[in-house]
Amino acid sequence: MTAPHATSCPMDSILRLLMGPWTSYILWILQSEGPLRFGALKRKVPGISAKVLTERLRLLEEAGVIFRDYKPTIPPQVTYGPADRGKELAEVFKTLNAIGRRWAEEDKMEKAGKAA
Amino acid sequence: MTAPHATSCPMDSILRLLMGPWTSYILWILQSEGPLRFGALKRKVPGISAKVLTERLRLLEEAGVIFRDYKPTIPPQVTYGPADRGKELAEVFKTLNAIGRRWAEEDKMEKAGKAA
DNA sequence: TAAAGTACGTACAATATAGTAACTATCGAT
DNA sequence: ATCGATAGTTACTATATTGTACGTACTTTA
Repeated sequence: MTAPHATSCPMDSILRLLMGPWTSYILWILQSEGPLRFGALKRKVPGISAKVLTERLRLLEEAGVIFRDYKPTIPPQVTYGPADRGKELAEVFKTLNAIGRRWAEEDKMEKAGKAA
Repeated sequence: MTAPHATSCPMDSILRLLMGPWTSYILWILQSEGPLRFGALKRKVPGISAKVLTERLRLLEEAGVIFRDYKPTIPPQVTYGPADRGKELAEVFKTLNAIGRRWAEEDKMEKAGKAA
């Protein structure tokens, strides 16, 4: 009874997956830079902690958005990259990026106009 | 230095706007059911509190995703509905919904297969 | 006089999330 | 023998967000 905000809408589960801090950025990097090892990925996301990065990667993997390739060498090598579902999302990301960029432009224009 | 997760990617601001509990559902309702008054909208989102609904509506309005029409009658009538930017997002929502639905289907199939 | 409805705002508590730091195992190098 | 690297995990703390309950201003209804 704590968090009943059931939405019964499939989009919501995707948004909920992507929403936390870092998440979309992580996915964006994996999509644009291809498969990366944990340490390399962490270095690409400055400021993130290992804990949160692990957590996010687990969620994304569970959702089938990224793959995880674990090689039990010593030291272990774990590589992450976009899976099929991640590539599907990439399309939506592109659209959202375009929209976001345009909105930012519009906001800037409007502000400039107001300043007159 | 508390939350530095700067992403420098325009999509992120949109995701951050939509991500809280209820938010996408509210927008979805306004898109599919057209303009609604505060009370009517609240009844469509069972479980949400007036406080959070107000907060979400303010954010969406500030982003230009919905409009707010205030009529200072007694009692006041405040109507919310999708604005131009909201209609833009509707396209993305449709795509995300389709993807989400398909993923749910696939997951169900896979689970059924595993049960054998 | 009191209750109820509208559209909120505010204060406070509860909860969820994120951050920090230290710890794990193993090996090679120093 | 200790350090450092890899890829985390665990415990604990700090912060942010949510939820709950009540207050507001005004009018109508009982």
